[in-house]
Amino acid sequence: MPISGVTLESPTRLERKRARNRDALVAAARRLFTRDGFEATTIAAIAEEADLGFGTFYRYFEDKTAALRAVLEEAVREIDRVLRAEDDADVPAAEALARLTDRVVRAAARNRSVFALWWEVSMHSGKSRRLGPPNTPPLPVSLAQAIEGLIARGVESGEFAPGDTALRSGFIAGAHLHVLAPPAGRHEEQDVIDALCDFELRALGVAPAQGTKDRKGRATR
Amino acid sequence: MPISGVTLESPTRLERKRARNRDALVAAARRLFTRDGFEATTIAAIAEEADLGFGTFYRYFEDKTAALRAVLEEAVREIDRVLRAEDDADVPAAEALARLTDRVVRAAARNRSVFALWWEVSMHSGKSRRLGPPNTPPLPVSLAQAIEGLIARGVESGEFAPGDTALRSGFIAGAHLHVLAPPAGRHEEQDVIDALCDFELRALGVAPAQGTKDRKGRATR
Amino acid sequence: MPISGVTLESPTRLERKRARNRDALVAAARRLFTRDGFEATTIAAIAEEADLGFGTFYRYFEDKTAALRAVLEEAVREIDRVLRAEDDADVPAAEALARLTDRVVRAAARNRSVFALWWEVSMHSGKSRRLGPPNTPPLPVSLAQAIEGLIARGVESGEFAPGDTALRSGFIAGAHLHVLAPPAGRHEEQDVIDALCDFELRALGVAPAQGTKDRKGRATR
Amino acid sequence: MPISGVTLESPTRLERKRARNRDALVAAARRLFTRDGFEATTIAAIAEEADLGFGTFYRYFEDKTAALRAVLEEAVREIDRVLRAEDDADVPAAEALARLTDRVVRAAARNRSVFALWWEVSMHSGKSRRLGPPNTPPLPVSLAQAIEGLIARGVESGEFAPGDTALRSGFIAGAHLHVLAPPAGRHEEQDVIDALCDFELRALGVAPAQGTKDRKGRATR
DNA sequence: GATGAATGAGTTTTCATTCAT
DNA sequence: CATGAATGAAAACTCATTCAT
Repeated sequence: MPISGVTLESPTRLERKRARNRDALVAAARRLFTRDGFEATTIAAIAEEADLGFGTFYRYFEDKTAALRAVLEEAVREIDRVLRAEDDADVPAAEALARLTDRVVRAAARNRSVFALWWEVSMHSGKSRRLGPPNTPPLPVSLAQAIEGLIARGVESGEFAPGDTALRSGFIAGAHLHVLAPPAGRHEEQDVIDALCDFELRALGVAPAQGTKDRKGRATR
Repeated sequence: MPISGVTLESPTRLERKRARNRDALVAAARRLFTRDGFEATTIAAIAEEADLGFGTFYRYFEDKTAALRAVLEEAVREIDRVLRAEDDADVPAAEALARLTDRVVRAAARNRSVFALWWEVSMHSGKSRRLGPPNTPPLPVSLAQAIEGLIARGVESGEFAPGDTALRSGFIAGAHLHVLAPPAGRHEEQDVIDALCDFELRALGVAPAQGTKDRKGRATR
Repeated sequence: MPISGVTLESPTRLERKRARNRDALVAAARRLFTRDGFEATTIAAIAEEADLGFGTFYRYFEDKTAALRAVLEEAVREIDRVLRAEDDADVPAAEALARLTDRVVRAAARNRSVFALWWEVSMHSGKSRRLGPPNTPPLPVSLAQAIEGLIARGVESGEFAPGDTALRSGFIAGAHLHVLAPPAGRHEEQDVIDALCDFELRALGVAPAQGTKDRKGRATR
Repeated sequence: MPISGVTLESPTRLERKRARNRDALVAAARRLFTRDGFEATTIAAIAEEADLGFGTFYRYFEDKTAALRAVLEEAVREIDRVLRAEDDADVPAAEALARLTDRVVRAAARNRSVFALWWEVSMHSGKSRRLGPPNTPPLPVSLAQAIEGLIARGVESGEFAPGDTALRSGFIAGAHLHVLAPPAGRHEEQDVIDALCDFELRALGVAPAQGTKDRKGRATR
C-alpha cells in the first residue's frame, strides 16, 4: 500500500464520489420539491430517489432546508448566468433587451418548476419558519433589476420612451414570468419570445416593425 | 319581553354567533396562511388566533383544506367582481382595458397576500396533495382570459395592433400581477395604474399621449 | 289552564314521553353497539338513530357505559326469564332440560348480537376500563348454573348418568351457546333444538329413541 | 476478533435485535389486547409495555390492526397445529376425537385469552371496522370443521350414531370452547379432558365405560 | 326538558433527526 | 463514510362531556 499513491489518489476518488452523491441528492430533492412541494417531501423519499441510504442524506446536508437551499442555489446560479450579460453592453438597449428576453424565456421554460419553487419560497421568507434561501433576492426582483438597467440605458440613449424605469422594468419582469403560470408550454418557445420582444419593445416606445421582422427571420440569435 | 320577539330573535342570535365564529376562523386562517404558508399553519394556531377552542375549528371546517378553500373563495369572489364588467361593453376596448387595469391593481393591492396564496396554491394543484380550491382556475388564467376578451375586441375594432391575442393577454396579466411581487407597495397606487395603462396600451399599439394625460392630469414621470 | 288537569296529567304525559325517548335510545344503542361494537359507536350516532337531539342523550344516561348497561340489562332480563322455570319443577329432569334447551336456543337466536355483546363485555370486566354491566355474571356462567341444577336433579333421580355436574353443565352451556358463533342461522331453529336435545340427553346417558321421536312430532311443546 | 466472524455475525446481530423487538411488541400487544381489549389499548401503551420508543412501533407494524393480526396469527398457528393430525387417520374415530379433544383443551387452556380475543374479533368481522385477521375463519368454525371430519368418519364406520354431522360438530366445538368462559381453570386439566371425552362420546352414541376407564385408569367422578 | 355549540383531552400517525454499527 | 434502526416531538383529527339557550 504505497502511501504516496493512496494519499494522492484516495482523496480525489472520495471527493468524486462525494460530489456524485451530493449531486444525486440535489437532483432528487429538486425533482421531489418541485413535484410535491417542500413540506410534502420527506427526506427518506429524497434519499431513495437518489438511490442512497437514508442516513446518508445527513452526511451532505445539515437539514432539509439545506437541501432546499442547494436546489435554489442552482436556480439562482442559472438566473445569474442569464442576467449577467456583459457582452451586451455595446449593443443597443433594445437589442440587449431582446437578447435578455430570449435568455430569460428559455431559462424559465427549462426551469419552470424550480423557479416556481423559488417564487413560492420567497413569499414566506423572513417568517416563522425559515425555509428560505440564504439571502438571495426573490426572482422577480433580480429580474426586474436587470431589466431596469437596460431600460435606463435605453431611455438615456433615446431608444426608449421616457417613463418610470422601476415600474416599467417590473411590468416587463411580470410579463416574462408569466411563462411560469400553470398552463404554460402551449406555445412554441420561439413564438413566445418573438411576441414578448415585440410586446415589450412596443411598450417602451420602440417602433416594432423591423424588430419583429428581423426576429421572424430567426436572424437575431 | 314579548314572546314573539324572543322566538323571532332567538334563532338569529345563535346564527349570528355562528357566523361571527366562522368569520373569525376564516380571518385567522387568512392571516396565518398568508403569513406562514398553508403547510406551516397548524389548526391549533388558527383556533387560537380566532380565540376559539381547538375542537371548534372542526365544527366549521371539515378539514384544513376546507379553511383554505374558504379563504380562497373570498379572493375568487373579489376577482370575479373585478373581472366582470358588463358596463364596459360599450366603451372602446382601450378604455375598458384601462378600467380593468385600474380595478385589478387596486384589488391586488388590497388582497396582495391572499392573491399570492392563491397563486402559490395553484402551482401545486393537480399534484399529490390536493390543496386547491375546488375547480377555480388559477388567478393568472382567470385574469388573462378577461384581458383576452378585451384584446380581441380591440383588435377587431382596429384599436389594437394585430398579434397573438392569447400571448399578449398573458403578458399583460403577468405585468398586472407583478404588483404581487414582494417589494411591492413602494409606489403610489395611482402612479402604478397610470404607468401600467400607458405600458400596456403602448404594447398593444395604442398611441399613448392622450390616454396618459387624461387619466389624472398628471404628466408621465 | 286548569291547574288540576295540568298537574295530574302533565306528569303522566311527560313520563310517557320520557319512557318513549329512553326506549328509543336503548334500542338505537343496541343496534349500533351490536353492529359496530361499543367503542366504535358514538353518542351522536345513537342520538341520531333514535331521532333525538344530541344533548338529549345525557338527559337519560349519565354516560356511554350507562347506555351499554341498559342494553345489557335487557339481555339479562331476557335470560333470567328464560332460565327461571319454576313450572318445570315437577317434570322429569330430562324433559325440563329439553324445555330449557328449547327456550335458550330460541332466545339466543332472537338476541344473538346482544348476547355476543354481553359475552364480549364480560371478557373485559374488572379491567382498566369499566365498561361492564353492574354485577351480572357472564352469560355462560348463568346458563351453566341453570343447567347444573337440572343435571343435579336428574342424577339424583337416576335419569342421568353420574358424572361431574359442574363440568357437564358447562359443556352443555357451551353447546347451547354455539349458536352464537358467526355462521349461525343456517339451520332451521327447530332442527337445531331437536338435534341439541338429542345430543345433550345422550351425553347425559339418557336413551334417546323416544325423546327424539316425540320431538319430531312437535308434540313436546 | 476474526474478520470473518464479524462479517458473518454482524448482519445477524441486527436481525436478532429486530426479531427481539418485534417479539417484544407482539407479546406486549397480546398482553394488553387480551387484558383491556383491542380498542382500549393504545399504541403508546404497547410500546411502553415492550420497553421501546413510541415511534418504534411503526417500524414493525403498519397499524394497530397489524399488531392484532400478528397476535392472532400466533393463535391461528397454534390451532392449525392442534387441528392438523394426520397421524390420527388410522385410529378409530372415537379415539381420534378423544385425542383431538385432549389437544384442544390443552391448547385452549394455554391460550385462553388469545382465543377469547380471536372469538371477540370474529364477532365484529365484516362490520364497519375491519379489525379482523386477513382471511382466517373464526375459531369456532375452524374447530367445528375439524370435528366434523371425525364425526363423518365415525358415522361411516358405524362407531357413532347417525345424526346431523354439522350440528353435532358445532355442539362439540361449543363444549370444547366452554373452557374459554371466564370462570375456567377451576378444574384439573386432565379431569376436564376426561369428562369432555366421556361427554362427547356418549353424545355421539359410543358406549362410554371403557373409553373413560382406558384414558387414565381413573374412575369417572 | 331538549338541544346542539363549544371544548380539549386523548389517539393515531408522520417524519426529521440522532446514533450505534 | 454509509446506513438504517430508534425515537419522540408535533400535527390532524375524534368524540365524550359540559353548558348556555
